[in-house]
Amino acid sequence: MPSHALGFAAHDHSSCVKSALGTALDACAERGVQMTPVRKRALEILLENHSAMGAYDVLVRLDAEGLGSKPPVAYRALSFLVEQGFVHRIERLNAFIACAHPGDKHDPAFMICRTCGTVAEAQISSATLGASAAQSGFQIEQTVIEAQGLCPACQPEGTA
Amino acid sequence: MPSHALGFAAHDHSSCVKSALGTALDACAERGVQMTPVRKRALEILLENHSAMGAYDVLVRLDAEGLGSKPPVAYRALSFLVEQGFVHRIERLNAFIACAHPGDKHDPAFMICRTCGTVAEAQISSATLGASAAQSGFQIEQTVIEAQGLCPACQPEGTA
DNA sequence: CGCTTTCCGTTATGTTATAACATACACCGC
DNA sequence: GCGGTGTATGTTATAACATAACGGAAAGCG
Repeated sequence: MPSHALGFAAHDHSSCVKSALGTALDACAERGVQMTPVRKRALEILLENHSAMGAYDVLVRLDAEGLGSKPPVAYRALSFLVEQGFVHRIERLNAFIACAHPGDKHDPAFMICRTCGTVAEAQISSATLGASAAQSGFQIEQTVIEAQGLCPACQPEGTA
Repeated sequence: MPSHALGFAAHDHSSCVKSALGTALDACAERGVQMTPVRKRALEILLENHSAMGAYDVLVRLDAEGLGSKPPVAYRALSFLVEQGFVHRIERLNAFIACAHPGDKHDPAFMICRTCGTVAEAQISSATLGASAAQSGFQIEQTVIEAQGLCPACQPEGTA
């Protein structure tokens, strides 16, 4: 069971699932979009698993609960969740992960451990990127920032 | 024909191909690695095309020249070129692009136009990312920084 | 009721990527 | 030359990721 994805630190897991789910539900009501059973369950699966999961991994779980067995079911639900900002897509892994702090829409940044695969969402401002873009006249709409390396737990002793 | 990928600015194309190829050849000699025909041609294809290409796009070109028709041929050549820093992989596009300034190994950053698909390599320091990582004890080995948006040419009039 | 919108179910296929195994060739010490 | 070693290539097969396209169900509304 994954246990240390959020900033590589231990935390109260069952409560964070409920809280994130509540935030998502509220946001849906506010925005007038529907949190359907498939979408809700997909989000719960990602929240419970608490690590990056491939679309097909999510699909297997949905299928086991009778919520759909074909790829489009998973991709549609995940697309919705990403659009709403409840889930982020990790390009490097072709995978998805529940947002560590939903509610405010934001461009996420991630740290991905190459040994254990744990993914932590970082708080970061892409100011430097913005400056570079402005210089060339490029208008940024979205950013993908993903660092790879070793998480504290996977570093050789005495290196952290 | 792609024409404005390097910083979204026009430039002397045929000379930059030769120069980049020369730099790569020198680097291989210096590092004691082999720039074989397939690898060299794959690099040339990317340099000539001067925009992001999928592995299979490269493969089609290689195949047309009798240099190999099966996926692993392209993927091996591209892996080598990426390892050596002559080519970068664009995660967001599942594609590859020749490095805009080979010779010095570096973590690249990209600006990707969602309209025309043009990709520009940016000069950027990932200092902010490093700071955030250090705080959590994460040891960065590599970074992926990719911004999406509109290049100058694709922006509505008067917006740039 | 008829119409529209949104979501879901399914078929089929497209796209990207790699595992695994076999072959070729250069280099080197003997 | 011969055999070992290392690197690169050739090939088969398949894994893994993703979407187009179409039909049907359910909700909201005039």
